Amino acid sequence: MGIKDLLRFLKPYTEPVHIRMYAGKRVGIDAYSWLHKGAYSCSMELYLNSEGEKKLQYINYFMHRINLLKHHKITPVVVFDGGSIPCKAGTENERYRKRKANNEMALEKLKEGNVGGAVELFQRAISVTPSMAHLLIQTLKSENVEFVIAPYEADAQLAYLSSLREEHGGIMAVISEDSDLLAYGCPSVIFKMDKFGNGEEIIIDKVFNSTNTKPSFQNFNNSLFIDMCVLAGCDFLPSIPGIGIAKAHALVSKYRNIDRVLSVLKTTKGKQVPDDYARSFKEAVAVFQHATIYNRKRKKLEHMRELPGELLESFGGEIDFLGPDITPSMATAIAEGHLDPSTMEAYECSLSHKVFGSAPTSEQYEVSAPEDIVESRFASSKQTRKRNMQGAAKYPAFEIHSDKDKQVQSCFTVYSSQSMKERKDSNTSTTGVPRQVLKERNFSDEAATLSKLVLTSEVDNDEEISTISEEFPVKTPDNNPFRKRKLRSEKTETTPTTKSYVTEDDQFELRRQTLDSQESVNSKTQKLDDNKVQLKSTKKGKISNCKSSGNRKSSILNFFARI
DNA sequence: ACACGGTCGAAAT
DNA sequence: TCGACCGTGT
Repeated sequence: MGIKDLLRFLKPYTEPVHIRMYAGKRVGIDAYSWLHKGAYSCSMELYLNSEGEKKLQYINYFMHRINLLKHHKITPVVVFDGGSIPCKAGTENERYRKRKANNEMALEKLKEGNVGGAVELFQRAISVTPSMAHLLIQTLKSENVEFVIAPYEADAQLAYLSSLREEHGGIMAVISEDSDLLAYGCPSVIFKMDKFGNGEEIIIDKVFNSTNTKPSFQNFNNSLFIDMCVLAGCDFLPSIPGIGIAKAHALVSKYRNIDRVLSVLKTTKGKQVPDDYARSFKEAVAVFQHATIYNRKRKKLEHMRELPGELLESFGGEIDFLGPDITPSMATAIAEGHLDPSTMEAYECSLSHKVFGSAPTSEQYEVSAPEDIVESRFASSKQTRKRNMQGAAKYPAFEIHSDKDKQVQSCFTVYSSQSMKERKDSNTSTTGVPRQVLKERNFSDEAATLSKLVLTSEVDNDEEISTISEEFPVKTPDNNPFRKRKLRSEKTETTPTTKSYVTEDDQFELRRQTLDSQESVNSKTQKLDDNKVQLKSTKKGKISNCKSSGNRKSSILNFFARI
């Protein structure tokens, strides 16, 4: 994971820190690393999906650390991984195969009665599932902890947040185990934080500015640093045989230009260099520089840095390797935890916690036979559904649900035990419909429409909507980018292909000018035109989103007030 | 000096 | 599973 040997190489630059250094500041957390560690204490219970408290041990682990940060007056901002981007798909499938093998072995040990051996194997097979993340999200909501689900890589989202001013929702440091964060340009990362809050910090400016530390980066900048990282081997591209972090550093220091480095490698390594290495290399670099992230203020996807026109051209306008595009309202639904980013399906169980301000209409509680449930669950309005069936994902989601938005009370329902109680009360008091049915029907209109959108576009996949319990633990993790790619290709008819999300307004948001933006003027003007289209189309969504913000719980409200 | 393959112990309670 | 560490080969 991450950049091969980068942390070892940067050892001279790591400094022990305690998180109290960041008292009063906002600090980002890579949710995956803590989820993964937390899962060790309950790996078997998670896999067997056994009843009882122990299965939820990983939540306790996570919240302990959150409370540690809070105790030190730090505002934690938890960032989750979203969908996987195409370049990474290969690695993930491999990992899944190995996990599966370990799980099967573990089950055999268990049958033999060897519990200890089984646990050991279950631990090797640990995987962080969407449902685990989702349960954690609900806990974070109830504890008023800020969080966001990245459209793709959490690392990229964290780097983006690191580039914002604190008053605009930015963060001052990131807690993670992943060296990729440095390649993404995070100015300061805390690695290996223990339960007392001790960790090892790398501050990228210190790396670039230090005059007497051994591997010298004095003439480096962010771009050269990324080149070095990709040369050394990253998750998106393995290194050329014989090239490790040290050689990568030497080559980049010497030539200070990646094209020269690549041509030198071609002549010295010859056949060892794959034919498409240069292209793959540039794609990998582009992921680190221009990754797709979610802009909370604008409620849509953007690129971390604007894509210069020439770069876009060099890829032939094809930038799906940064992750397929997603409509603003879907991106928002993902970021806020309403939509599973890998399956693009609504989280039905949790959404059923939705508290309606007014009594639900009879239509919403229409009783349905079980076999009917998939259809009816996602169809509150037959007319809308019909349109979806015809147009599939062709329509941007906001168009479809905009008229419904006024009814949606809040996207940020709090899932504490208290609200659970409220829900039960309201269910039984406002209607006489059995709770079982209510649980199925009582969910967010918005998310329902969104999932309907997805559902109808996937009808040809002939795939059943699976409930969370079915999906866990047997279901293959569907990180397959093709689903989403499909969505996108249908959608592109309404959106321009040469799209850049970042407008001029963004520039004041950037805390650091390390993001050397050297876009040509003409590419910029062209993009502004594209942005007009974008802005025009987002307006509706924005207005409706504002309307729904009335009932948001204070922390989230404060967050938005700050921006 | 470096890359790279192998082994070992730690992740949690 | 993943990093840290070590021996070997280039």
